[in-house]
Amino acid sequence: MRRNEEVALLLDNIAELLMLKNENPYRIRAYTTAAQNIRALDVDIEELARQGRLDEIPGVGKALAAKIEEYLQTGKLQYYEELKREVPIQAVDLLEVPGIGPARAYLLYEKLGITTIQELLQAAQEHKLRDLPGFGEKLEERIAREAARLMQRTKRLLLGIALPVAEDVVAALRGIPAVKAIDPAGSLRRMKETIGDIDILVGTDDPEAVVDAFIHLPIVKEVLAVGPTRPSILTREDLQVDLRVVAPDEYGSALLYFTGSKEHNIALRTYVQERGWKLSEYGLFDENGTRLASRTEEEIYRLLDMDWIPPELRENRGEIQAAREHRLPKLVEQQEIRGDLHAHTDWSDGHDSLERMVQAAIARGYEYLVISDHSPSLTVARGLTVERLRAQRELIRQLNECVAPFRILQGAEVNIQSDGTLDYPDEVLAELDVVIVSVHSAFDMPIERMTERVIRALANPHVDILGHPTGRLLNSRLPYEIDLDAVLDAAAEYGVAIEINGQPDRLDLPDVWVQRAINRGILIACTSDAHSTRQLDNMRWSIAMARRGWAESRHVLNTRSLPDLLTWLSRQRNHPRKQD
DNA sequence: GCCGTTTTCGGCCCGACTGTTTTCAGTCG
Repeated sequence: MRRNEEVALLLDNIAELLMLKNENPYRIRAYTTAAQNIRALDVDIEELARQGRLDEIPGVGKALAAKIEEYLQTGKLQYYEELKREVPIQAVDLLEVPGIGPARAYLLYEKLGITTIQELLQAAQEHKLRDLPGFGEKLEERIAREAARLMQRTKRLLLGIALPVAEDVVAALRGIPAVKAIDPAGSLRRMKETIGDIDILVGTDDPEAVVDAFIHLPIVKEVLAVGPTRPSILTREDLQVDLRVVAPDEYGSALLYFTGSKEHNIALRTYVQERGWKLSEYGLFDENGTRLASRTEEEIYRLLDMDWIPPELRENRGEIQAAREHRLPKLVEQQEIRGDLHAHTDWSDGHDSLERMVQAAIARGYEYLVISDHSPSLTVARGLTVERLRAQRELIRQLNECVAPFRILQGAEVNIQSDGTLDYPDEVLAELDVVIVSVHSAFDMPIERMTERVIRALANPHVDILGHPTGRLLNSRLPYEIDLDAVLDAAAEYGVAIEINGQPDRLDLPDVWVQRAINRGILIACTSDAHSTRQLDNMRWSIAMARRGWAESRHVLNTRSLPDLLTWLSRQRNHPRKQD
């Protein structure tokens, strides 16, 4: 399965180059939809190619099948190489500038040879743009402004940062009588790991009152726009929040539209169109233009004979088909979580004492908490020596007598050394209730070695959970090179659970891989990786990723009661796995 | 470039806004 993503990326790159060539937009879409469908594929594309079944992939016809086959066999695609010679690939950056789409990017490259945002800014400042056909003074000014802003690019907002801000705004406005309905929209409502803009939708008959309240909220540092339908503010933390104001009887169709994703909307509208109907942000209309529904999302989906689709699934990864066939997953919910499987204390690099972490877990209604401090080789985190680990075990034993029926389990987040061995000897691992293993060093390794390293660690019979499997840090560190498909195969074989780490800048395992993991029968461990009592609330982000990965309660290890969890943990020990 | 019980050709999501335009192309969400 390793090459599925590679092929999808190739098709996406071709689509971008075609955009720059100002190609037929439908031809371009053919490439992007094919790429998307390949990403959603649950089978190995090389296997399909071998069986001559590539054209069974939705959106892949004769032409694309031939191209994919050529690429898989030779590692190259002649057509792509030629395209790259015609259009410099870095010019796709121009498409990021608001106000510049395919046509203008193409024109800029053709007429002025511009391929970078730097060059674009310079040309705009030298007033070279205003004389191009279709350009003018105002557009030139806007491009200069946007290009300058992009040069000092702000990173994408983390879900864990953006959503609390949006929820503050929603809570503040919900108290206003004129507000009939209000929700975060866009990627925020879909709980994507990172967010572009904070968009909030309001249904009201009195836009002026809502806008007035909005721009006078205490969090407002600056008012950017005051229009009646789309006011916009900057918060004290310098986050932009846009409000979308619509009439209450159009709220459902507007919410559906503003929630997206774009791909979901397109697919949904295509399906609506096949029925001879029409769907827009103003409602669902029949062939005569009569409005059939618009007040709520539920009635719109219902009239289409579909189940209501949770926003986390609206990515056009098969959810429309599933909703039509009434086989959407019943997504896992926060209330179903019985305990946290990964938390640190001040014994290693946590901020709070073990006692306080336990109290905080109890306060959250949990039945159990796994204390999983670091192992010795992670010296920066004051990893526990075997002696300190045993001392901690004794403390946990004593505490357990006071907090019963709540249960503290002793775990450890054990480093996977660069050769795949673990940072405690087996007899020490055997004393622990839960063993999480993760990579914290030697990230820069060839993919084959990294893959072997992690798989070797999973083969250890004491291992229960693989922690943050890709090692990525959003906005700062790329995932390490690893064949995750092979790792998941090993996890499935050895019966190891996979973590979704809820730290807002990790969210690791990523959503698409969650789906692949559960399809292999692997259990998911939703964890907070808390380093303080407050961070136990990171559980929410972990669950969000699980939901985006189509996970139900039965797929998540810590929806199990304490006895069931203990059973699972002991069954692990009683079934020795093969050792290498 | 894909796709098909309205089609193997002629479609391909929808509506609004902006700025450049005498009727619309390009972009955006």
